[in-house]
Amino acid sequence: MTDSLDPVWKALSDPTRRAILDALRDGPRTTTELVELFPALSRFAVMKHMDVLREAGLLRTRAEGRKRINSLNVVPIRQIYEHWVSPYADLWASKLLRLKRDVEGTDDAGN
Amino acid sequence: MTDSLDPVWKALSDPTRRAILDALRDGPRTTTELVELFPALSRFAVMKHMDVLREAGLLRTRAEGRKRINSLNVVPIRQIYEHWVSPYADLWASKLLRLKRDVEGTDDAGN
DNA sequence: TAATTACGTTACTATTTAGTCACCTATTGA
DNA sequence: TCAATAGGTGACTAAATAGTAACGTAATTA
Repeated sequence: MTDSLDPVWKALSDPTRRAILDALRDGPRTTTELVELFPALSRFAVMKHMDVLREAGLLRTRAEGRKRINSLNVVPIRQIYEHWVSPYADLWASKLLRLKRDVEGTDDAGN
Repeated sequence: MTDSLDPVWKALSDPTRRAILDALRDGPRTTTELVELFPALSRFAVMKHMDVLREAGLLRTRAEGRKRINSLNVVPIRQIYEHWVSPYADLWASKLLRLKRDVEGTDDAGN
């Protein structure tokens, strides 16, 4: 089990960082725009969160003069899906199937 | 954006806990069996991780005499998928579509 | 040109988390 | 019955993390 996704998992574990990513779903934003989404936090705190996202590969930042335009990179989330959610979703589906069988009493001998 | 999934995200942020869940994909295991998967950790450390998973709803434990049988609950993972991965996967698909358009120069005026 | 705006970095603090230890209860098997 | 087994909890420590403050650079605007 490869764990190069660990930084992604860690990045997604924080609600502020998830909110940042959610905001970026609608399109790129400047750093200031993201900072303003969290009036309860200082800009340094928000930027620190952005650093974590950037290091996890979830955020891309390009300079436009003195502005920084930040955009979402969905590839790591796709990887999370492929390596984690999809196998478990399969399990969920097969669990459902087994539950259906149990209810209907089709597979009573094997259990 | 509901964030009752925060404990789930936090639980999944740790590689040991992900490994525990991965082990449980093959079927329920006793606490000792899970502890033995991590010889570098004490049993208290492993059990503490299991506590986090249990509180996040990812792990179910039932008593069987002095044994504890632990099994995986895939529902929170399904919820992660529904609330987080699926919307982003949609975005990923539409990003691909837009990229394809850009490459083929079909939508040059709108950009 | 100088002031304002946009953002970066380092050092520090407080809180949270991961891990260990000491002590314990409950169940099973000899 | 008693020893061994299976597991639990609270207290403690060290490391990681979330947040703030101080100081700074670079670009834009008046």
